[in-house]
Amino acid sequence: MGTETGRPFHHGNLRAVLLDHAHEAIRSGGVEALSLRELARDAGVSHGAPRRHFRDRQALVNALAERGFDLLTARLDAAAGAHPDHRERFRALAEVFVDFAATDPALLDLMFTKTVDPPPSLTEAVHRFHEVSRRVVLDGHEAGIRPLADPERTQMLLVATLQGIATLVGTGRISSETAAALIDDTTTLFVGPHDDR
Amino acid sequence: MGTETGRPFHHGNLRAVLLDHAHEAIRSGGVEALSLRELARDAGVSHGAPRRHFRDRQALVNALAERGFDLLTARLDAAAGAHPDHRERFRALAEVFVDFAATDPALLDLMFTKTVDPPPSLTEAVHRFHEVSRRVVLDGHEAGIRPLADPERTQMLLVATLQGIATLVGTGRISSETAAALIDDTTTLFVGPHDDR
DNA sequence: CTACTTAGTAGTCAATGGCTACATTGGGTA
DNA sequence: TACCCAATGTAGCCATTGACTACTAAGTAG
Repeated sequence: MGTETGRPFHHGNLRAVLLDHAHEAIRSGGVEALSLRELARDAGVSHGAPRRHFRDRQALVNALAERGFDLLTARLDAAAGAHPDHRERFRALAEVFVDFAATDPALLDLMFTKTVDPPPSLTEAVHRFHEVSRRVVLDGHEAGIRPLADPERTQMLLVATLQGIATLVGTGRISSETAAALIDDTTTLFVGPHDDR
Repeated sequence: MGTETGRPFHHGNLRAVLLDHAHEAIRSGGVEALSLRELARDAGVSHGAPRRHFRDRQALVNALAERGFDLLTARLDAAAGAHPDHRERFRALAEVFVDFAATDPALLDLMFTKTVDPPPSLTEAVHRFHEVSRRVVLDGHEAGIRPLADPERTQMLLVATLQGIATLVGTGRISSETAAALIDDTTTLFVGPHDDR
Protein backbone atom coordinates (compact mmCIF):
# COMPACT_ATOMS: atom_id res chain seq x y z
CA MET A 1 0.00 0.00 0.00
CA GLY A 2 1.02 3.62 -0.19
CA THR A 3 3.80 4.85 -2.39
CA GLU A 4 6.48 2.52 -1.09
CA THR A 5 9.47 2.11 -3.32
CA GLY A 6 10.73 -0.41 -0.81
CA ARG A 7 14.04 -1.55 -2.24
CA PRO A 8 17.17 -0.61 -0.36
CA PHE A 9 19.33 1.63 -2.49
CA HIS A 10 22.10 3.96 -1.51
CA HIS A 11 20.96 4.67 1.98
CA GLY A 12 18.78 1.71 2.64
CA ASN A 13 15.27 2.99 2.90
CA LEU A 14 15.54 6.69 3.41
CA ARG A 15 11.86 7.34 2.98
CA ALA A 16 10.83 5.12 5.87
CA VAL A 17 13.56 6.50 8.11
CA LEU A 18 12.55 10.06 7.31
CA LEU A 19 8.97 9.28 8.14
CA ASP A 20 9.97 7.69 11.43
CA HIS A 21 11.98 10.70 12.46
CA ALA A 22 9.28 13.04 11.25
CA HIS A 23 6.73 11.21 13.36
CA GLU A 24 9.01 11.54 16.34
CA ALA A 25 9.61 15.22 15.62
CA ILE A 26 5.96 16.22 15.52
CA ARG A 27 5.21 14.16 18.60
CA SER A 28 7.42 16.53 20.53
CA GLY A 29 6.91 19.93 19.03
CA GLY A 30 3.97 19.76 16.68
CA VAL A 31 3.89 20.16 12.94
CA GLU A 32 5.66 23.48 13.02
CA ALA A 33 8.73 21.74 14.40
CA LEU A 34 9.13 19.73 11.21
CA SER A 35 12.23 20.57 9.22
CA LEU A 36 13.31 18.72 6.12
CA ARG A 37 16.91 19.65 6.70
CA GLU A 38 16.87 18.47 10.26
CA LEU A 39 15.39 15.18 9.16
CA ALA A 40 18.15 14.88 6.62
CA ARG A 41 20.76 15.49 9.29
CA ASP A 42 19.13 12.93 11.58
CA ALA A 43 19.25 10.38 8.80
CA GLY A 44 22.84 11.25 7.95
CA VAL A 45 22.16 12.31 4.39
CA SER A 46 22.63 15.59 2.59
CA HIS A 47 19.99 18.29 2.89
CA GLY A 48 18.76 17.67 -0.63
CA ALA A 49 18.21 13.95 -0.27
CA PRO A 50 14.69 14.06 1.21
CA ARG A 51 13.57 15.82 -1.91
CA ARG A 52 13.88 12.53 -3.81
CA HIS A 53 11.13 11.10 -1.64
CA PHE A 54 8.97 14.12 -0.88
CA ARG A 55 8.43 16.79 -3.45
CA ASP A 56 8.13 19.45 -0.77
CA ARG A 57 7.38 19.91 2.89
CA GLN A 58 3.65 19.53 2.34
CA ALA A 59 4.19 16.17 0.67
CA LEU A 60 5.93 14.96 3.79
CA VAL A 61 3.07 16.22 5.92
CA ASN A 62 0.62 14.41 3.69
CA ALA A 63 2.63 11.23 3.98
CA LEU A 64 2.56 11.61 7.74
CA ALA A 65 -1.20 12.03 7.70
CA GLU A 66 -1.49 8.92 5.60
CA ARG A 67 0.69 7.01 8.03
CA GLY A 68 -1.51 8.29 10.83
CA PHE A 69 -4.65 6.99 9.20
CA ASP A 70 -3.08 3.63 8.48
CA LEU A 71 -1.90 3.38 12.07
CA LEU A 72 -5.25 4.31 13.53
CA THR A 73 -7.11 2.04 11.14
CA ALA A 74 -4.91 -0.90 12.12
CA ARG A 75 -5.55 -0.31 15.80
CA LEU A 76 -9.26 0.11 15.29
CA ASP A 77 -9.32 -3.09 13.26
CA ALA A 78 -7.52 -4.98 15.97
CA ALA A 79 -9.85 -3.64 18.64
CA ALA A 80 -12.94 -4.46 16.61
CA GLY A 81 -11.70 -7.98 16.01
CA ALA A 82 -11.05 -8.55 19.68
CA HIS A 83 -14.62 -7.99 20.83
CA PRO A 84 -17.52 -10.10 19.56
CA ASP A 85 -20.12 -8.24 21.64
CA HIS A 86 -21.36 -5.15 19.85
CA ARG A 87 -21.35 -2.88 22.87
CA GLU A 88 -17.86 -3.88 23.86
CA ARG A 89 -16.64 -3.56 20.33
CA PHE A 90 -18.08 -0.09 20.16
CA ARG A 91 -16.42 0.93 23.39
CA ALA A 92 -13.11 -0.53 22.27
CA LEU A 93 -13.22 1.53 19.10
CA ALA A 94 -13.82 4.71 21.02
CA GLU A 95 -11.07 3.93 23.48
CA VAL A 96 -8.56 3.29 20.72
CA PHE A 97 -9.45 6.61 19.17
CA VAL A 98 -9.03 8.58 22.37
CA ASP A 99 -5.85 6.75 23.27
CA PHE A 100 -4.45 7.58 19.87
CA ALA A 101 -5.21 11.25 20.40
CA ALA A 102 -3.64 11.27 23.85
CA THR A 103 -0.49 9.61 22.59
CA ASP A 104 -0.14 11.47 19.33
CA PRO A 105 -2.05 14.74 19.38
CA ALA A 106 0.00 16.35 16.64
CA LEU A 107 -0.54 13.43 14.31
CA LEU A 108 -4.28 13.48 14.88
CA ASP A 109 -4.21 17.18 14.18
CA LEU A 110 -2.46 16.60 10.86
CA MET A 111 -4.97 14.00 9.86
CA PHE A 112 -7.86 16.37 10.32
CA THR A 113 -6.36 19.48 8.82
CA LYS A 114 -7.46 20.76 5.46
CA THR A 115 -5.15 19.75 2.65
CA VAL A 116 -5.38 21.35 -0.72
CA ASP A 117 -5.08 18.72 -3.38
CA PRO A 118 -4.48 15.64 -1.22
CA PRO A 119 -2.66 12.76 -2.95
CA PRO A 120 -4.81 9.79 -3.95
CA SER A 121 -3.01 7.52 -1.48
CA LEU A 122 -4.12 9.74 1.38
CA THR A 123 -7.69 9.75 0.18
CA GLU A 124 -7.57 5.98 0.03
CA ALA A 125 -6.19 5.77 3.54
CA VAL A 126 -9.04 7.94 4.76
CA HIS A 127 -11.45 5.66 2.98
CA ARG A 128 -10.01 2.57 4.63
CA PHE A 129 -10.23 4.37 7.94
CA HIS A 130 -13.95 4.99 7.49
CA GLU A 131 -14.51 1.38 6.54
CA VAL A 132 -13.87 0.11 10.06
CA SER A 133 -16.55 2.13 11.80
CA ARG A 134 -18.78 1.61 8.81
CA ARG A 135 -18.67 -2.14 9.24
CA VAL A 136 -19.23 -1.95 12.98
CA VAL A 137 -22.19 0.37 12.63
CA LEU A 138 -23.71 -1.75 9.88
CA ASP A 139 -23.32 -4.88 11.98
CA GLY A 140 -25.13 -3.17 14.82
CA HIS A 141 -27.79 -1.90 12.49
CA GLU A 142 -28.52 -5.38 11.24
CA ALA A 143 -28.69 -6.60 14.82
CA GLY A 144 -31.36 -4.00 15.45
CA ILE A 145 -29.21 -1.36 17.12
CA ARG A 146 -30.35 1.72 15.24
CA PRO A 147 -29.81 5.01 17.02
CA LEU A 148 -30.74 6.72 13.74
CA ALA A 149 -32.63 5.64 10.67
CA ASP A 150 -29.72 5.84 8.26
CA PRO A 151 -26.66 3.76 9.17
CA GLU A 152 -24.44 5.73 6.82
CA ARG A 153 -25.18 8.88 8.72
CA THR A 154 -24.87 7.09 12.02
CA GLN A 155 -21.38 6.10 11.00
CA MET A 156 -20.43 9.60 9.96
CA LEU A 157 -21.81 11.07 13.15
CA LEU A 158 -19.90 8.50 15.13
CA VAL A 159 -16.65 9.43 13.44
CA ALA A 160 -17.38 13.08 14.07
CA THR A 161 -18.10 12.43 17.73
CA LEU A 162 -15.03 10.31 18.29
CA GLN A 163 -12.84 12.78 16.47
CA GLY A 164 -14.33 15.53 18.62
CA ILE A 165 -13.67 13.76 21.90
CA ALA A 166 -10.22 12.81 20.72
CA THR A 167 -9.45 16.41 19.82
CA LEU A 168 -10.55 17.65 23.22
CA VAL A 169 -8.23 15.12 24.80
CA GLY A 170 -5.39 15.85 22.40
CA THR A 171 -5.54 19.56 23.04
CA GLY A 172 -5.63 18.99 26.78
CA ARG A 173 -9.04 20.57 27.22
CA ILE A 174 -10.49 17.54 28.96
CA SER A 175 -8.80 14.91 31.09
CA SER A 176 -8.55 11.23 30.23
CA GLU A 177 -11.08 10.55 32.98
CA THR A 178 -13.59 12.92 31.45
CA ALA A 179 -12.92 11.34 28.09
CA ALA A 180 -13.68 7.92 29.53
CA ALA A 181 -16.95 9.27 30.85
CA LEU A 182 -17.77 10.76 27.45
CA ILE A 183 -17.10 7.39 25.87
CA ASP A 184 -19.66 5.93 28.26
CA ASP A 185 -22.13 8.57 27.21
CA THR A 186 -21.43 8.10 23.54
CA THR A 187 -21.98 4.40 23.93
CA THR A 188 -25.28 5.08 25.66
CA LEU A 189 -26.39 7.33 22.85
CA PHE A 190 -25.28 5.06 20.03
CA VAL A 191 -26.04 1.57 21.35
CA GLY A 192 -28.55 2.32 24.07
CA PRO A 193 -28.39 2.26 27.90
CA HIS A 194 -26.41 -0.52 29.49
CA ASP A 195 -28.55 -3.52 30.23
CA ASP A 196 -27.26 -4.81 33.60
CA ARG A 197 -29.83 -7.34 34.57
CA MET B 1 -11.80 42.40 25.51
CA GLY B 2 -8.70 40.33 25.61
CA THR B 3 -5.32 42.06 25.67
CA GLU B 4 -6.29 45.18 23.76
CA THR B 5 -4.06 48.17 24.29
CA GLY B 6 -6.46 50.05 22.09
CA ARG B 7 -5.08 53.56 21.98
CA PRO B 8 -3.82 54.83 18.62
CA PHE B 9 -0.12 55.52 18.80
CA HIS B 10 2.42 55.76 16.05
CA HIS B 11 0.66 53.65 13.55
CA GLY B 12 -2.85 53.78 14.80
CA ASN B 13 -3.68 50.37 16.08
CA LEU B 14 -1.13 48.05 14.58
CA ARG B 15 -2.15 45.07 16.62
CA ALA B 16 -5.70 45.04 15.34
CA VAL B 17 -4.58 45.58 11.75
CA LEU B 18 -2.06 42.78 12.01
CA LEU B 19 -4.72 40.45 13.34
CA ASP B 20 -7.07 41.39 10.53
CA HIS B 21 -4.47 40.67 7.91
CA ALA B 22 -3.42 37.49 9.68
CA HIS B 23 -6.99 36.30 9.70
CA GLU B 24 -7.23 36.99 6.02
CA ALA B 25 -3.92 35.26 5.36
CA ILE B 26 -4.83 31.99 7.04
CA ARG B 27 -8.23 31.99 5.41
CA SER B 28 -6.46 31.60 2.10
CA GLY B 29 -3.48 29.42 2.72
CA GLY B 30 -3.75 27.99 6.21
CA VAL B 31 -1.59 28.60 9.21
CA GLU B 32 1.60 27.73 7.40
CA ALA B 33 1.04 30.72 5.16
CA LEU B 34 1.40 33.10 8.08
CA SER B 35 4.47 35.32 7.91
CA LEU B 36 5.19 38.05 10.39
CA ARG B 37 7.22 39.93 7.84
CA GLU B 38 4.53 39.78 5.23
CA LEU B 39 2.03 41.09 7.76
CA ALA B 40 4.39 43.92 8.52
CA ARG B 41 4.66 44.77 4.84
CA ASP B 42 0.88 44.66 4.45
CA ALA B 43 0.52 47.07 7.33
CA GLY B 44 3.25 49.33 5.99
CA VAL B 45 5.54 49.01 8.99
CA SER B 46 9.04 47.68 9.39
CA HIS B 47 9.62 43.99 9.80
CA GLY B 48 10.39 44.34 13.46
CA ALA B 49 7.26 46.24 14.43
CA PRO B 50 4.93 43.25 14.93
CA ARG B 51 7.28 42.05 17.62
CA ARG B 52 6.02 44.84 19.86
CA HIS B 53 2.59 43.25 19.83
CA PHE B 54 3.38 39.57 19.54
CA ARG B 55 6.39 38.13 21.26
CA ASP B 56 6.80 35.55 18.51
CA ARG B 57 4.93 33.79 15.76
CA GLN B 58 3.20 31.48 18.22
CA ALA B 59 1.87 34.43 20.17
CA LEU B 60 0.22 35.69 17.01
CA VAL B 61 -1.29 32.30 16.41
CA ASN B 62 -2.60 32.22 19.95
CA ALA B 63 -4.13 35.64 19.50
CA LEU B 64 -5.80 34.41 16.33
CA ALA B 65 -7.21 31.43 18.18
CA GLU B 66 -8.54 33.74 20.84
CA ARG B 67 -10.15 35.92 18.24
CA GLY B 68 -11.67 32.81 16.71
CA PHE B 69 -13.24 31.77 19.97
CA ASP B 70 -14.59 35.24 20.61
CA LEU B 71 -16.05 35.36 17.13
CA LEU B 72 -17.66 31.95 17.38
CA THR B 73 -18.96 32.66 20.88
CA ALA B 74 -20.57 35.87 19.70
CA ARG B 75 -22.31 34.11 16.83
CA LEU B 76 -23.47 31.27 19.04
CA ASP B 77 -24.81 33.78 21.54
CA ALA B 78 -26.72 35.62 18.87
CA ALA B 79 -28.17 32.39 17.51
CA ALA B 80 -29.18 31.18 20.95
CA GLY B 81 -30.83 34.49 21.72
CA ALA B 82 -32.82 34.41 18.51
CA HIS B 83 -34.66 31.16 19.25
CA PRO B 84 -36.88 30.71 22.28
CA ASP B 85 -37.77 27.12 21.43
CA HIS B 86 -35.19 24.68 22.74
CA ARG B 87 -35.08 22.47 19.69
CA GLU B 88 -34.71 25.41 17.34
CA ARG B 89 -32.11 26.98 19.55
CA PHE B 90 -30.16 23.76 19.55
CA ARG B 91 -30.29 23.51 15.80
CA ALA B 92 -29.24 27.12 15.39
CA LEU B 93 -26.19 26.51 17.55
CA ALA B 94 -25.15 23.57 15.46
CA GLU B 95 -25.67 25.46 12.24
CA VAL B 96 -23.59 28.37 13.39
CA PHE B 97 -20.80 26.00 14.28
CA VAL B 98 -20.80 24.25 10.94
CA ASP B 99 -21.11 27.49 9.05
CA PHE B 100 -18.13 28.84 10.92
CA ALA B 101 -16.09 25.81 9.93
CA ALA B 102 -17.10 26.07 6.31
CA THR B 103 -16.19 29.74 6.15
CA ASP B 104 -13.03 29.64 8.19
CA PRO B 105 -11.57 26.15 8.30
CA ALA B 106 -8.06 27.28 9.11
CA LEU B 107 -9.25 29.36 12.05
CA LEU B 108 -11.23 26.45 13.44
CA ASP B 109 -8.15 24.32 13.06
CA LEU B 110 -6.07 26.79 15.06
CA MET B 111 -8.62 26.88 17.82
CA PHE B 112 -8.46 23.15 18.30
CA THR B 113 -4.74 22.64 17.98
CA LYS B 114 -2.63 21.86 20.99
CA THR B 115 -0.85 24.89 22.39
CA VAL B 116 1.92 24.54 24.90
CA ASP B 117 1.46 27.10 27.61
CA PRO B 118 -1.58 28.98 26.28
CA PRO B 119 -1.94 32.57 27.51
CA PRO B 120 -4.59 33.16 30.17
CA SER B 121 -6.65 35.29 27.83
CA LEU B 122 -7.01 32.35 25.45
CA THR B 123 -8.05 30.05 28.26
CA GLU B 124 -10.65 32.60 29.28
CA ALA B 125 -11.95 32.85 25.73
CA VAL B 126 -12.31 29.07 25.62
CA HIS B 127 -14.17 29.23 28.89
CA ARG B 128 -16.60 31.84 27.59
CA PHE B 129 -17.08 29.70 24.52
CA HIS B 130 -18.13 26.72 26.61
CA GLU B 131 -20.54 28.86 28.59
CA VAL B 132 -22.94 29.25 25.67
CA SER B 133 -23.60 25.57 25.10
CA ARG B 134 -23.50 25.02 28.81
CA ARG B 135 -26.39 27.38 29.36
CA VAL B 136 -28.40 25.92 26.51
CA VAL B 137 -27.91 22.37 27.70
CA LEU B 138 -28.76 23.31 31.29
CA ASP B 139 -31.92 25.06 30.17
CA GLY B 140 -32.96 21.96 28.30
CA HIS B 141 -32.08 19.78 31.25
CA GLU B 142 -34.32 21.79 33.54
CA ALA B 143 -37.09 21.54 30.98
CA GLY B 144 -36.75 17.78 31.15
CA ILE B 145 -34.69 17.26 28.02
CA ARG B 146 -32.03 14.95 29.36
CA PRO B 147 -30.31 12.77 26.80
CA LEU B 148 -27.81 11.84 29.54
CA ALA B 149 -27.91 11.93 33.30
CA ASP B 150 -25.21 14.52 33.76
CA PRO B 151 -25.77 17.85 31.97
CA GLU B 152 -22.10 18.80 32.28
CA ARG B 153 -21.12 15.75 30.31
CA THR B 154 -23.96 16.29 27.88
CA GLN B 155 -22.55 19.72 27.19
CA MET B 156 -19.04 18.43 26.68
CA LEU B 157 -20.22 15.69 24.39
CA LEU B 158 -22.21 18.22 22.44
CA VAL B 159 -19.17 20.41 21.94
CA ALA B 160 -17.17 17.39 20.86
CA THR B 161 -19.83 16.36 18.38
CA LEU B 162 -20.23 19.81 16.89
CA GLN B 163 -16.50 20.28 16.66
CA GLY B 164 -16.29 16.90 14.96
CA ILE B 165 -18.93 17.68 12.37
CA ALA B 166 -17.41 21.09 11.83
CA THR B 167 -13.99 19.58 11.27
CA LEU B 168 -15.33 17.13 8.71
CA VAL B 169 -16.89 20.04 6.87
CA GLY B 170 -13.85 22.25 7.24
CA THR B 171 -11.54 19.60 5.85
CA GLY B 172 -13.88 18.96 2.96
CA ARG B 173 -14.54 15.36 3.91
CA ILE B 174 -18.29 15.81 3.97
CA SER B 175 -20.51 18.18 2.04
CA SER B 176 -22.63 20.93 3.53
CA GLU B 177 -25.68 18.83 2.73
CA THR B 178 -24.35 15.88 4.66
CA ALA B 179 -23.46 18.23 7.49
CA ALA B 180 -27.04 19.48 7.55
CA ALA B 181 -28.25 15.91 7.78
CA LEU B 182 -25.83 15.23 10.63
CA ILE B 183 -27.17 18.27 12.44
CA ASP B 184 -30.62 16.74 12.16
CA ASP B 185 -29.31 13.52 13.58
CA THR B 186 -27.46 15.26 16.38
CA THR B 187 -30.62 17.10 17.27
CA THR B 188 -32.51 13.84 17.33
CA LEU B 189 -29.96 12.30 19.66
CA PHE B 190 -29.68 15.26 22.00
CA VAL B 191 -33.21 16.64 22.01
CA GLY B 192 -35.22 13.61 21.02
CA PRO B 193 -37.13 12.79 17.82
CA HIS B 194 -39.04 15.61 16.19
CA ASP B 195 -42.60 15.74 17.44
CA ASP B 196 -44.64 16.62 14.33
CA ARG B 197 -48.23 16.10 15.43
C1' DC C 1 29.57 -3.88 -21.16
C1' DT C 2 26.89 0.05 -21.88
C1' DA C 3 22.98 3.07 -21.43
C1' DC C 4 19.54 4.64 -18.44
C1' DT C 5 17.16 5.63 -14.24
C1' DT C 6 17.16 6.34 -9.44
C1' DA C 7 19.31 8.14 -5.23
C1' DG C 8 22.17 11.24 -3.11
C1' DT C 9 25.54 15.49 -3.03
C1' DA C 10 26.95 20.28 -3.09
C1' DG C 11 26.18 24.82 -3.80
C1' DT C 12 23.10 28.76 -4.28
C1' DC C 13 19.22 31.97 -3.30
C1' DA C 14 15.40 34.40 -1.33
C1' DA C 15 12.60 34.50 2.67
C1' DT C 16 11.84 33.98 7.40
C1' DG C 17 11.96 34.42 12.64
C1' DG C 18 14.25 36.30 16.13
C1' DC C 19 17.75 39.33 18.15
C1' DT C 20 19.97 43.95 19.30
C1' DA C 21 21.00 48.76 19.15
C1' DC C 22 18.90 52.87 18.04
C1' DA C 23 15.26 56.57 16.93
C1' DT C 24 10.74 58.66 17.72
C1' DT C 25 6.72 59.94 20.02
C1' DG C 26 3.43 61.13 23.27
C1' DG C 27 1.74 61.14 28.15
C1' DG C 28 2.63 61.89 32.84
C1' DT C 29 4.69 64.72 36.12
C1' DA C 30 8.16 67.50 38.68
C1' DT D 1 6.34 74.33 30.79
C1' DA D 2 10.02 71.33 30.34
C1' DC D 3 11.66 66.96 31.16
C1' DC D 4 11.66 62.16 31.53
C1' DC D 5 10.39 57.72 30.23
C1' DA D 6 7.94 53.93 28.59
C1' DA D 7 5.75 52.46 24.49
C1' DT D 8 6.28 52.02 19.62
C1' DG D 9 8.59 51.56 15.50
C1' DT D 10 13.23 51.23 12.62
C1' DA D 11 17.42 49.18 10.71
C1' DG D 12 20.67 45.89 10.46
C1' DC D 13 22.27 41.36 11.50
C1' DC D 14 22.39 36.19 11.70
C1' DA D 15 21.26 31.33 11.52
C1' DT D 16 17.94 28.39 9.49
C1' DT D 17 14.95 26.95 6.17
C1' DG D 18 12.63 25.34 1.71
C1' DA D 19 13.32 25.11 -2.90
C1' DC D 20 16.07 24.99 -7.09
C1' DT D 21 20.04 23.32 -10.17
C1' DA D 22 24.02 20.96 -11.77
C1' DC D 23 26.69 17.14 -10.82
C1' DT D 24 28.01 12.40 -9.14
C1' DA D 25 27.33 7.60 -7.68
C1' DA D 26 25.06 3.37 -7.94
C1' DG D 27 22.10 -0.07 -9.31
C1' DT D 28 19.39 -2.19 -13.43
C1' DA D 29 18.04 -3.51 -17.83
C1' DG D 30 19.26 -4.21 -22.50
